[in-house]
Amino acid sequence: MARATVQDVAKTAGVSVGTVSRVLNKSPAVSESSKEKVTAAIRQLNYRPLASARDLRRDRTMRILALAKNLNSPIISEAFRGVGDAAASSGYVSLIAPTAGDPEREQQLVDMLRNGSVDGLIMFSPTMPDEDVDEMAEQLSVVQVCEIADSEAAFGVSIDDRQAAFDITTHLIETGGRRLAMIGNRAARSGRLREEGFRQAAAEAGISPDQTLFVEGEFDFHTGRRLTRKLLKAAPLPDAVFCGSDTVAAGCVREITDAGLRVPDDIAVAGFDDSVQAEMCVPELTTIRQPAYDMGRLAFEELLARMTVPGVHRRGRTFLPHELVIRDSTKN
Amino acid sequence: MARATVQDVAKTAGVSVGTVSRVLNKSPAVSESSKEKVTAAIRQLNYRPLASARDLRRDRTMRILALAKNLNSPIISEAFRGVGDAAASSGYVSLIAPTAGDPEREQQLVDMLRNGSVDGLIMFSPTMPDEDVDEMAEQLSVVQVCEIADSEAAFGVSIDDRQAAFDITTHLIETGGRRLAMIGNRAARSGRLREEGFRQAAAEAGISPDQTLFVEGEFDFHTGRRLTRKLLKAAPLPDAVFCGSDTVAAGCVREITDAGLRVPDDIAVAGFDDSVQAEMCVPELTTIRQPAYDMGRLAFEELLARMTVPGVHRRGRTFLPHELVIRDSTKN
DNA sequence: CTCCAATTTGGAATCGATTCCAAAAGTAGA
DNA sequence: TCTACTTTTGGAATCGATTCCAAATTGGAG
Repeated sequence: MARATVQDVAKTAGVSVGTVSRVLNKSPAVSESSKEKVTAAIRQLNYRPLASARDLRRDRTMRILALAKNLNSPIISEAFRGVGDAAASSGYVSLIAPTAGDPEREQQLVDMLRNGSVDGLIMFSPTMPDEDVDEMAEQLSVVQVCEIADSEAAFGVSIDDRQAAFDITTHLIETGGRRLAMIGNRAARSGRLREEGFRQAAAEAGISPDQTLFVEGEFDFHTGRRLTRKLLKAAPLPDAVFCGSDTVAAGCVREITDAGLRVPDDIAVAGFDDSVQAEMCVPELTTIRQPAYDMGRLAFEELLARMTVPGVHRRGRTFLPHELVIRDSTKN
Repeated sequence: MARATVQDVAKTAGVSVGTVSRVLNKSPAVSESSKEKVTAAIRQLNYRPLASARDLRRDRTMRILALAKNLNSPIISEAFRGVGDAAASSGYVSLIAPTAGDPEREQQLVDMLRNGSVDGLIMFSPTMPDEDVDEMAEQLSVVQVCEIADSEAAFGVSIDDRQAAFDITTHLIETGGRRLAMIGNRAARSGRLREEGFRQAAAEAGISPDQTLFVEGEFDFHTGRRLTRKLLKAAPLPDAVFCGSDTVAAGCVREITDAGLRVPDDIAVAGFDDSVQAEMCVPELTTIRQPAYDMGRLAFEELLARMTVPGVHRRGRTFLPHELVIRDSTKN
């Protein structure tokens, strides 16, 4: 038994395909009796309108796609929850796919927007160069969240990474930090901004960080440990470390503790993101909280405008407020 | 400038739509000169075949969808990586969407399979009742991973949760555990199996666990802490706790430590999943490693068979081997 | 140069749902 | 009962890519 079509439903219900379609789309111009007959036939045949046929005719899919490097970042999954809720309340289905930082896979997924498989795209961590993002944003419905490419045409929602890094570094200094270290990630756009904020805070306090106390790599636990081992070879030791993510900070704390030093007494540590790992860590991490859910919601709202309202749209970045969360990994 | 179609390309290249389509689909029956003209026209017009039109005609989308309760489980994101790699090498695009355990949202996403938005479905944690999964598997391309509904028609890949729980509980007993406690989750199918394994291991060792030493709830850090506080009110205290996930185990260890007790000397703790949290914990967690990546790959292979080979398919569950990883949270 | 086979091409039919237009049916007022 | 509406309906045209069939072209062999 092949799939039922509108034709089949029409025949079974004894009406025309037009009427069936009108029932499906809740057009008011259908008599009560026809509606009942059609509804019965639909149930009897277990009919579902074929998405591709409908999408072709309507020229839209009511689906959006989000792209992220990987899925298990708590910030991304929380932001995507915001996207999903906002999308659902506008009748859109939201899907997500990981790119693994692979430009080829990213391209393949971006093609889903180009070929009309989805109506809009949300990019969490573009791998492509800034110019490509810019060009895409010029003609297609794209919005960025968290990691944002420098682009004229594009729109992005994030916190002010530079300011947040500035704030938390300033906190480290105010609580006695002098030999400032940072574990960063220059490969990420937000990582570069956080480094800027770190340096700026140091500069304003009249501190010029020792070059050997800046190390960088991927933001995972083991990298955090490895890079901290590097920092612990410095002499004199750093007395405060700003880590670009909580996961890295957890690794940092662990390595310091294993070396027989105390956090924060000997070395203070700060994280970033306020993920659950900030609370799992001992001592719990001072960190920056991002309003990820709201960032997601806002991103979808803007995407919706781009998908439905023709013409020029909002450009540039919008910053949502972050929050410095002080816990036990820094002094007070 | 509206979107270009095959017609436009054909006109620009001075050939027929048939020829354009043949070039697009790499049919060998095209002369070199036509191919060049068409390729040039495609580039000039920046043409992309419209997905919905192609899908309609071909009656398939080359897309699959995975559903999970939430995305930030390390097991799920690792398994989905396996799905994605296997899918990519067969020319499929794989997407994922969180259901948040909401039956309505799950239904909406499952409808994407029913209405042909995707060719196949991978379910990580079905919210719907077992019968519904069964009925779906009977007629549609569906495969389950990790959390597996009890169903005749469906196929699922997972570890043997009961055996794994049996193994790790046995380890707890062999290292001196007598007052056995468990933090479980009866809401999850795998949670129920793990409980069975736990009880079976206890029974075989001649231990009948104190009923007050079984507590259950969601598998997150704070729940882990809360439930452990409950356990610590028991008298006498448990001397070994089997936790249904590493995250919960991390919360458990934390609460025990905060209470001034030592892990594993006073109370041994075991986790499940071997996620990164098992290593972040102090002491590091004894746990069960799941071959999540391979589970994902295998799931896709089976899904591919269902999508492409007509007829009856493999049924029931396939178990992949798990591994007991012994670390410092249990004695030795 | 002719004939037959192989290669290449054009174009119509097709996939299934939607929508527009014209026609039919229904309703009300006179 | 007839007219002037409004409501409801049927059915053809449409969306854009693919594919099949028949026609046209090419290439060799004789």
